Amino acid sequence: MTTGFALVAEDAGARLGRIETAHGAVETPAFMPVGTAATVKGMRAADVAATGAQIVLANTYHLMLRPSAERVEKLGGLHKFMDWSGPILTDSGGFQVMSLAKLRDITETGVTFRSHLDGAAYALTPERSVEIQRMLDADISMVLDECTPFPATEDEARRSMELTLGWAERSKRAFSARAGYGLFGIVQGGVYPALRRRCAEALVAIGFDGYAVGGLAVGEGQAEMFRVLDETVPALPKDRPRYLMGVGTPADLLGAVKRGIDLFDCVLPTRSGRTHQAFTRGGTVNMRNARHLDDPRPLDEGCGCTACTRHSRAYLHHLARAGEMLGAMLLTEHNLRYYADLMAGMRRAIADRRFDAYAAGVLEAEARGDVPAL
RNA sequence: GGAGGGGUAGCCAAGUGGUCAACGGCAGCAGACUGUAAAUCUGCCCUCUACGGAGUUCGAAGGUUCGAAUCCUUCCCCCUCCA
Repeated sequence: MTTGFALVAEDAGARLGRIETAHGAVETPAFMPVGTAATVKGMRAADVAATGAQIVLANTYHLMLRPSAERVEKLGGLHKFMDWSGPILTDSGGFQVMSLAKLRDITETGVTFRSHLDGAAYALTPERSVEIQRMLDADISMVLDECTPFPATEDEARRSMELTLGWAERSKRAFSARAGYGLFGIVQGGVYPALRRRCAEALVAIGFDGYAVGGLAVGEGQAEMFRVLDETVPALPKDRPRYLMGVGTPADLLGAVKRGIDLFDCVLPTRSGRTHQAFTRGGTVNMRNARHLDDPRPLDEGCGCTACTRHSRAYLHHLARAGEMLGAMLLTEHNLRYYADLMAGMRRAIADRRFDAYAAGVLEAEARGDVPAL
């Protein structure tokens, strides 16, 4: 029943684990590419898998509007629809409660959105969100929450957290347990330790298949985010996966894994790829910059992606400059490959009990910079 | 040779007496991007700048005016039509 989780090893706070789902296993720590609208933008599903990604994220709100959960269900579910045979986690629409604040109204019952596509009104309740995620056939569903904006006063964060907590309880009641399918709760509470702990404890009392930490990387800064994790993670059960939502940069991932996080998602590698920022072993590189004009070297010597094995920086720069879609595609693939390699490196390091050294090495290489003179 | 139209910043292009260092767009130079309303957004983009400003510009040279990219004169160049 539900999704399984096995904790395989621990090192310096970091955890090596394995999540079992109806559509296969996920070795953790893992990064989930974001495929909001049933596509990781610019990538064919098979190519996403080839980067090393084990699981992707899709979005309740966006798929509810288009093409609709009912239609996806009728067509055989999201896996078949988007040709992704591995596990899928769906976000509940909670992030859109924040990001589309101008287009929605929150009540105790749920959220009413005015579609950003055509203005039509849609109601999203905790029950409806769970139902949609079931119709999509998500392996891991998320409870509907309110992603608390930053900054928020302690009172605002408390109100927001209590709302999320009430919704979590209703989501849990609405969720029907099936083998290989799980429901994760989401810890809110802003940057306030007491709220975070109270939220975590209350969620654990309800009982979920995994626990997410939400409402971070929304402007508070990395130091503050790590501090919140230090306060929150100890309140979560060790025998369940922990998911830090919407995070982050390579340094964020290293720091969060050290603090006991197992699962991540973030639009950064895909969005940055489309806007021509590459993540490399030598730090971030803006491929639009004129300095790449005549550079015959690969983007990242150590990378096995198509961009790095078959093309020069000069070519990638040219594609970026020309606005060619291939440029965005190649850099998206590269970034996902980099993220997957980074997570695989962390998993090996934990298994070998050298996580701290591995993390330090990655950060040092990044700090050394990537632009040797031509 | 005759008649008409036109020359504005790297390119295209507004502006036709002051609110013009001169709208826009493109190109260029950077920056941002963290559960995707994002193949997007922001800044700079004549020169110098201690960013408060200062100095030179609108084919060229004169002139009118308190004041000119805008009006007048001459010249140079481009385009169209007629011969």
